[in-house]
Amino acid sequence: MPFTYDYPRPALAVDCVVFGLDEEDLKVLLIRRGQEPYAGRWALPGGFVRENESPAAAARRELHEEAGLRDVYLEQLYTFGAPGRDPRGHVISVAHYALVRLSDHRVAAATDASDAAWFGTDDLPRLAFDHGAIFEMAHARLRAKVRYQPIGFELLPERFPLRMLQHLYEVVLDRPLDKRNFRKKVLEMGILEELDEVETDVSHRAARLYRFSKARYQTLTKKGLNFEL
Amino acid sequence: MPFTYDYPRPALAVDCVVFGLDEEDLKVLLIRRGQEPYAGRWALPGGFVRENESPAAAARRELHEEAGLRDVYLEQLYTFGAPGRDPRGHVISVAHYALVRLSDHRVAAATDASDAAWFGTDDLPRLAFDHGAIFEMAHARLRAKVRYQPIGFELLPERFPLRMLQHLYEVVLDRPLDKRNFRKKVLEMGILEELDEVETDVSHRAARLYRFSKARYQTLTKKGLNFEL
DNA sequence: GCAAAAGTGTTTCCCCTACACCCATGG
DNA sequence: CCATGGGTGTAGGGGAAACACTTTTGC
Repeated sequence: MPFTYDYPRPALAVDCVVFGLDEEDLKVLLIRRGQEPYAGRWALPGGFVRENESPAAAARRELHEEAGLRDVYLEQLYTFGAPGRDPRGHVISVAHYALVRLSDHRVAAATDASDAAWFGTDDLPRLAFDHGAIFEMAHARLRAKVRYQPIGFELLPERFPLRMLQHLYEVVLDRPLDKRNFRKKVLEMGILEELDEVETDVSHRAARLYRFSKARYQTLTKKGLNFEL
Repeated sequence: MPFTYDYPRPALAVDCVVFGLDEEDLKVLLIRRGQEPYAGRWALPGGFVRENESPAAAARRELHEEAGLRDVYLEQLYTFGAPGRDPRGHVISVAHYALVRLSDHRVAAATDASDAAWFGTDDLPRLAFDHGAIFEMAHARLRAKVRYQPIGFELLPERFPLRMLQHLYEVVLDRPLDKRNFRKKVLEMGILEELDEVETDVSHRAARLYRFSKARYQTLTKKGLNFEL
């Protein structure tokens, strides 16, 4: 069937806010632009959507091409389409956010090579386009969503001590949490698998390791559990 | 500055899930399609985004053109872009949802004329394209958001009795609420203005009318109130 | 006065909060 | 044996849930 609508149309792009967590704080992946507009300025990874490509597929492709990232947690955030947001013309961007495990070696290696770097979320440079606003919305979304969906685990290594999980929540929510209450709540929820392993290379008592069990989470969700932290 | 990117691009559209509330239940506005594809099938109001037009502006324009609606509460929902969703070619749609006051006369009048109608959310016909999935997401979003943002008032007349507000929440959340607890919670929140008026034309004790005070809500929000019902 | 819905008082119980304490391990 | 963080017990308060009751109005 021929396409009956053939007027001039805005261009379509995707942009990604990629979050990672290290020992200190929450990080975001930025790319330094090589070309105009905004040459030399830091920006979110992204690019144009091809025909017959879904926005999510375009986002994954760009993350792979620009940052060497694969198989990350990816979720659509919001579509930014104000006419003036790109000086080249009307470009509508479907923004996404991604969560990656910074503990994976691949992440560091891939980004060392190209002109990409991780920045603390409290210490971002001025960004190109409206990417500052996109980041703010992604940050707010992460803060909100981490409380009622178990997406935080995407930022942690597969096996982790409870202290690391608490640290994640303290960094993302930006407030201290009571150790006792945090542990009780998380454990009683029943979504963690207690492993027969402990940390290594610590100069004090080693903590037990846990693993997020997606299976248990789904089972409990069907039974009416509502995750909340 | 010339536009450097000139490859074939997907088309961009908007679709709107318009909610209204009457005495019985929650309603959605649908339009019967006149043309192929899906001629004769019910669909969400929507259309293509023009160049130099934001998606929100396109949504408002379409609501005005297709349903005579103006000045409604409108919020972006999600962008649907799977390659196969439109048989004419690759069309990416930025879905929105809108809340209108069905009690306004204008709404009924405008939709009587054209080929549009209100359907109960439990009683929808099969929809064109992927509009069924879009509706489901909008419905879920409304159910979730109404609990932590005061958007429900957009569905009510400006002045309303508390019973009507409770009815709104019961219909949207699809479960009964305790009258005493609901009233206490809402009133203690301090976001309602108590009017010196009561219902008319009822054959029993007339209820006092209230009005949502956006000013009070914003003041209290700054002071740390978190709306929750 | 009776039906129908508006509007109010109060108890119970659970969960969140806060805080203090003991335990295991490396140096 | 001491520093460091892992891991646990519990008292108290605030608010949600449940339920019964009184008040007002039209017919």
